[in-house]
Amino acid sequence: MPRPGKNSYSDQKPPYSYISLTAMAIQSSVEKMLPLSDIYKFIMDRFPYYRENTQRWQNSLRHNLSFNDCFIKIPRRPDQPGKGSFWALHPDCGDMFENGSFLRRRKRFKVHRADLLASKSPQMIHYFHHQHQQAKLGLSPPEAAAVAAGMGRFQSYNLNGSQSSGFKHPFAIENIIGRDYKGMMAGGLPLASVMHHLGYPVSGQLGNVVSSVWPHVGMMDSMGTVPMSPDYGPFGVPVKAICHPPPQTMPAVPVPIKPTPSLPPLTLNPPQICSAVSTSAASLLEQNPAATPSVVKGSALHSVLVHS
DNA sequence: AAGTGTTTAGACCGGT
DNA sequence: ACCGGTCTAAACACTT
Repeated sequence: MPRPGKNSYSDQKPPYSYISLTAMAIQSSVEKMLPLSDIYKFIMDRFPYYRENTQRWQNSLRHNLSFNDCFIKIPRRPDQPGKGSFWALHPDCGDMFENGSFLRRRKRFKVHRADLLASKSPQMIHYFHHQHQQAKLGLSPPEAAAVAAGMGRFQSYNLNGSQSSGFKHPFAIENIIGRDYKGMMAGGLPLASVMHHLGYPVSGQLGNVVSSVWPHVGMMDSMGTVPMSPDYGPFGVPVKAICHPPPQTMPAVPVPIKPTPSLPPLTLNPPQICSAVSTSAASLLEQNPAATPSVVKGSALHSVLVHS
């Protein structure tokens, strides 16, 4: 509850859910993924309300990360020691909020297994082979979806090289192998972002890549910062009322993860990557039955990209 | 030990 | 009343 008269108006509780706050934090980052500690930092930087009672709201936030399908966990690279994983938004939750406003969720984001079966494209065949195995391995729908998200995204990958309408699907061949990599996904993330995370050199267009996929991201500029209108912030409410600008010495965006230049360029095409991720997840589980599905999910993607 | 991640449970609120 | 979404608390396991 707001505390009238206490300090400034900006000390009031922001009208955002934890899901919204977390989504803001993640989307404000260059990599579109953040470790938990940076999500905390983002929220506390911007919303003074959350500088108190940290234990309470941080517990809630962690609960939301685990509970909601719209958040997916990305394991750290071995050369990036630290606690916890990176958290990202599921690519399909871009329209989760009404009119791009974080004030109101359009609907609860839920990954449907049926969505994974929607395609009969050749690229999905491999996935079909492994789907029952993933189920057997205990992958929940969101987890299996995250592993296979790239595969699902390639449903419209056009092997014939033609598309009747003028619409260029983000995953049309032109966009996948074309000059701007728009919309390319892997393991539930923009592939460019994942590649960058895993240390592959990614062109300077990376900052703009995801904008075409996640509408809200379009509100960010290429530096991952948020353009402010005089009256309303990017999240649909007056900025002045509830939001403190981030300290100038402390940029809102986390320090970008440095690419590892020694890694070779990718040799797999997108369907191969997705297929390999699925295969890798299964074999990882065989080797380590105790591994949690979310760990397997991220590790599979990691190993595929690193070893391709 | 502290931080992180997962899960369960209960309460509250708004919409239908 | 029921349901879905959200918030809070708590317990537990795991990792660094």
